[in-house]
This record gives sequence, structure tokens and C-alpha cells, in this order.
Amino acid sequence: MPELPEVETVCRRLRPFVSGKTIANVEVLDAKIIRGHEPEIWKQQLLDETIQDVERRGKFILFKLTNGYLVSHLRMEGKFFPHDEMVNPVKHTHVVFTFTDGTTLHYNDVRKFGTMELKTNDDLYVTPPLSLLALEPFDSGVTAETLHTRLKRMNVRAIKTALLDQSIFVGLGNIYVDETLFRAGVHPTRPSASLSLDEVRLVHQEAVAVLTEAIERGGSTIRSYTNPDGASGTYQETLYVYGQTGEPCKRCGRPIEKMKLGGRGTHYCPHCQQ
DNA sequence: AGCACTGTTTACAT
DNA sequence: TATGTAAACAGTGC
Repeated sequence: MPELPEVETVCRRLRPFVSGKTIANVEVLDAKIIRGHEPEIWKQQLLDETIQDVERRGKFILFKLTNGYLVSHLRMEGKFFPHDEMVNPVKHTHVVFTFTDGTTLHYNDVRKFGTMELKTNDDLYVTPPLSLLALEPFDSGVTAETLHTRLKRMNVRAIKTALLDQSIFVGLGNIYVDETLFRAGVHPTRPSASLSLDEVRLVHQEAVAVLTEAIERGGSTIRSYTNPDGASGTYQETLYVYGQTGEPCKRCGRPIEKMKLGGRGTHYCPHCQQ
């Protein structure tokens, strides 16, 4: 489900809700979500911790604690729901945090792909998964030149596959990578090393624009994504190619096509993306 | 009914 | 080493 814009939307909602709150209890209803520690140990480490802030790194949510960080990844279907009081868990609720003020935070995840892991301050950025990420896409260190160099090194990989690789470029997922390539006029199967610097410039510019616009619209709701308040995003209303198979291209009017690339459904306009 | 598909990542085979 | 595939899981739609 969530790519960078959805995760950013979730973080912005959770930040004011949990910041300054102290964890009074944690119920782990499905241990599969917890990584790195036995659930009981994990829980003990969280008790009495105060959440200082909520940060985002790539598609990860970072709860900054008094000691260390709780790192969460929503994968396909993970969702956090804040509540002002105790609420009964529902079918796919796997973790429930209760704060000392009586408010609660539920983690729901239909497919149980999501993860939560505790990290020390020292380990956070120097151990996986965060150590594997490229810089944030909005970081001034990410330029067309640096991206061009990295894509050159990938020589034969399809540009779409390379852009989905979070160690190459952070934040794009299957929706936004298809949108980025359409807007840049680049065919998804193009070998990454074959892109000129000017083409990479365009790809970079469109990637940042797509992510920025999607954040402004609260992300995309295609089938199941909602923000922590249960509301949908609106970026899906502006999509050029994702999920538009057979629909006329908004630029040239010819039908959008869909193919399989690297195991992912890939939407593109064969006329606008050569 | 059964199979293919799904906003992600990674473990494992080649 | 690097790249492609399968797997983690549940639900939906054809």
C-alpha cells in the first residue's frame, strides 16, 4: 500500500497525537509483526518510554523514544489508528499501545507484512534497514548528476526496477514510479545506463514533483489505503497511467497499456514513452 | 472454484 | 556480485 507520500501523511497525523505520550502498556496480538526481539522483551523495553517525536525515513516511520527508536514499516497494508480511549481490537489488529493518559494507538495489518523493530540511537542509521537507504529524495545531495552516475552503474537494469530500488532512490513505489516515468516520457524497460543526463534530469524532476504533489493530496487511495483517520487520499484522481489500462492517454489519446516488469504490474503509454 | 492480482521488501537460487 | 523469482499473507475480482 503505502509509498513515501502515504507514509508522510501517516507521520504528520501521528506526530501530534503521540508526541509527549508515555507508553503504559503494549499488547502484541500477533508476534509476527515484531522483529529483532522476542515480543515480551520488546514490550518490556517500550514500557515507560516517552515518544518524543515521529519522523519518516523513506517509507519507514520512526517513533523517537526516550531511549532509541521504534522503527515501523507498513509494507502493503499496515495502518495505525489513534483512539481517544480504549477500543476493542478488530479482526486485523495486531498491536495495541496504551498511553498513560488513556489514549491508545492500534496497529492493523490485513496481510501481516508490516514490521516493528526497536533500534538504539547508535544502531539506527548504521544497521539495516535504514543503513541500506539512499538519501531522502528532497535532500540537496540528490541531484540529476548523482542519480545519473548511480544509474550508469546499474547498466542493464530496467529504469523502473532501478528507481524502485530504495538503495538507489528513496520513496517511489509502484504507483509513483509509473507516474514519474510517464511524466518524464521514459519507457519503463529502458536500460538505466542508457538514459542521458538530460533524461535523468527530467526523471529526477518529475519524481520529486510527483512525490510532492502526492503528499499535498494526502496520498493515493486505489483500493485500501486510508490515513489514520480512515480518510482516503485524492492523488488517485490525477493519475496518468497507474490503473488506467485501456483508458485514453491524457496526452495523446491512445490507450494506456499494462505489462509485467520485475514481477510488478507496469502501466505506460507506448506512444508517449518510447 | 480456482487463479491471478494487489501502494513492499527480502531470502534464496542461478 | 548481481539479477530474477518466490515467499511472507489475506482479500478481491474475474
